[in-house]
Amino acid sequence: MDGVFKALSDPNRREILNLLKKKDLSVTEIQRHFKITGPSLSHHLDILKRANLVIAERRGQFIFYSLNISVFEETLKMFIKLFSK
Amino acid sequence: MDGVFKALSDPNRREILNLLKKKDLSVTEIQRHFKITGPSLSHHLDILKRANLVIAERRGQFIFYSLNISVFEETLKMFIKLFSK
DNA sequence: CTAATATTTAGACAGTTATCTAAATATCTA
DNA sequence: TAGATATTTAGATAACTGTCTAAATATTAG
Repeated sequence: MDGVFKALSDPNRREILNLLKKKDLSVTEIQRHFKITGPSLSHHLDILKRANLVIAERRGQFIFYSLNISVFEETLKMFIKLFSK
Repeated sequence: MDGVFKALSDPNRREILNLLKKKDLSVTEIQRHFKITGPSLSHHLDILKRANLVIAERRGQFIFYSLNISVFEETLKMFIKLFSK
């Protein structure tokens, strides 16, 4: 679970998750919302992927990213547990 | 809110929060559970303090740390919002 | 097949973080 | 007050992170 908190500790990555709430997006589409380069974005997506917070899936020409809701639920439970006595 | 996720991204700090769930503890008492030096622990406590996740209060000879529940609630809300469409 | 577009990988670099030792500050006890 | 205990501050260092440019890989279109 370490990776999840690490992944959430960067504002760009939280914003990516926020964008993906509305709908799945390709890297290029995500990129429009940021001023960082492609490789930097790719790096952030990799961290989110490894934390299992997002899922990447190629659809023809593009790779679409989407939220991994099930991991969110687990993380939420973990988070609540972290504070409840 | 950036500081909260950063604070939570370290396993030692999460363990400190976990210890404080049971009861308030002095630095020396917290230290018993870790193999890091005093200054390192002090550094972690400072980060938790600045994220408002804990409160420090001197009681005579010792400084006791306790969970700041209200900030936990805010953070939990933020966390849920981060994922709910 | 070649060129164009989409995305990732490799390698470098500056800034941040976790850790340490040594020293400073604060409080208590004798 | 002097010495012991509790905690923090200062300064150093190695590892990690976010960013970049250049190059590699994958897919589509002509």
